[in-house]
Amino acid sequence: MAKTTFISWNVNGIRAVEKKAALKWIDEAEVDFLGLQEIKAEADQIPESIFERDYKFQSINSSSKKGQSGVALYTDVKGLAMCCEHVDILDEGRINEYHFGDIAYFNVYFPNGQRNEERLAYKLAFYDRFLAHINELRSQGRSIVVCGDVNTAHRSIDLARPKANEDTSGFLPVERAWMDRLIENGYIDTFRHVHGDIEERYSWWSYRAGARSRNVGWRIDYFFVSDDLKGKIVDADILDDVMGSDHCPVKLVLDI
Amino acid sequence: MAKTTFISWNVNGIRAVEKKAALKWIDEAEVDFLGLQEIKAEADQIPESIFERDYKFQSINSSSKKGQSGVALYTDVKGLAMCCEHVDILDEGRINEYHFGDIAYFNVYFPNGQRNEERLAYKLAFYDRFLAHINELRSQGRSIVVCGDVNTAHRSIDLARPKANEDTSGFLPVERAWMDRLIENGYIDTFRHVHGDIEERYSWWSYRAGARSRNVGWRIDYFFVSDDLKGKIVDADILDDVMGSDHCPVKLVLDI
DNA sequence: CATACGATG
DNA sequence: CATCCTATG
Repeated sequence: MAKTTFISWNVNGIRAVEKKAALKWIDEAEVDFLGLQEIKAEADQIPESIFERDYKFQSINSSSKKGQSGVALYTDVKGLAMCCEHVDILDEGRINEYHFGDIAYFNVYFPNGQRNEERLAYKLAFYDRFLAHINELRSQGRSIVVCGDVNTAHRSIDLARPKANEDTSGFLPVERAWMDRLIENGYIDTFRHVHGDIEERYSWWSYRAGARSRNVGWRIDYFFVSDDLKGKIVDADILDDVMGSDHCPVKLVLDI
Repeated sequence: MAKTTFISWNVNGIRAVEKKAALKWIDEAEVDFLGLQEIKAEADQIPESIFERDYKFQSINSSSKKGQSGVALYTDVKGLAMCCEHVDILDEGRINEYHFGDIAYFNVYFPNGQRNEERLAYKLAFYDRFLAHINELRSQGRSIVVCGDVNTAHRSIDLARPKANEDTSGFLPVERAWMDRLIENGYIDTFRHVHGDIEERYSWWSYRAGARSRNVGWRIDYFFVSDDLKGKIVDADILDDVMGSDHCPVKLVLDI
């Protein structure tokens, strides 16, 4: 396959993005794997041709709660779409798991923990279940690619206002500790791998108070790969010129 | 006072209408009494200056249910705003009652009966209570002016599709019978008084299927006056060129 | 079809 | 601030 391009984007409503014609750039981007989060729609609510091109395979995982979360995976690479119910135990439409070749590819919308303590606990338990799951697959010899909205900024350089958000879910020590653990378990934050400690690169901005124009943002959208894929990382980037959502897309190119 | 202009308009959300700048025409229209229905807002949710001019007196009656119904009255004529709780017993923000001179003026958003049988029964009971109330005032020697969204087309010429709507609340025999009774009780449908049996003049069109552009509408917004005011009717009209709501305004000019 | 709400982020 | 929900019309 050689160079393989992955895109991950939290669209905050696929129908809204479609109306804004904000998906057009994907048609020209030569994307091999497209993972969308927060589609906020059932499969039959997604407009017919949101893309000019037709992807041969698609996997839509909608939430049991209408109009909330939901993820969608589009690709031309034949593979096996798995359900991942033992991680997404509330059936909130948070995971596409797709196996192709030796790779298990995950498109994930991790829970937001800001609503209350219960949701924070759910997020942390989800984190744990997810890590156990990919570790299990890895122990079986699979390589892992994970993209999505992790809903946590890892380090101080991953958000514009670290001090002000030390008590905010999304930058809590306990959440950041899980990301440390993810990395200790052998998963690479591909953006940091390529760009080192570059600052002021974010993937989400609040709609409020013109945060995006002032670049008061957070880097909460990631591509992680298992370290056996380290030598295959060609590029990783944040596409912060793409508008249409409160998140921008992130990108990974692997030579596989 | 001489010529006195009354305007009645179901705005279907005063904030939406304000955003569309669809209230500007009122500033130039020299309106003495303005009655709005379905404002769908609390008093403090109504933008500061929806009109260029300031009315000296205003009376806002919002529903106990947020974002539903609600009526507003604007005038420079000093009078007495009454609450009319014994008619609007569910506190749905349906009536402005305003006494000035010998006149009791009512701005009313009559209930819609389409939701279910219970609401239809409520509408009919509201009709009865309202008629009893104005009859009582009349027996005390007051003249009556009633404007608003009656939510019923009186006769076949008052809607584009009478046959198709014989079983639809808004044109049911029992609803039409109440309007007959209103007239028998000595209240004049001022539009008919001025224009006779003119056809295809409506004040409401469904938003669906381009009904307004095809003039598939209903005349459900009225000005009634007690027959002692008959000789004072100067004009009555339907302002169907005013856009901004699914209803258009209706107008009455009295020489009082 | 359109305007409100409330939940969620 | 924005997207989606449901209720209401």
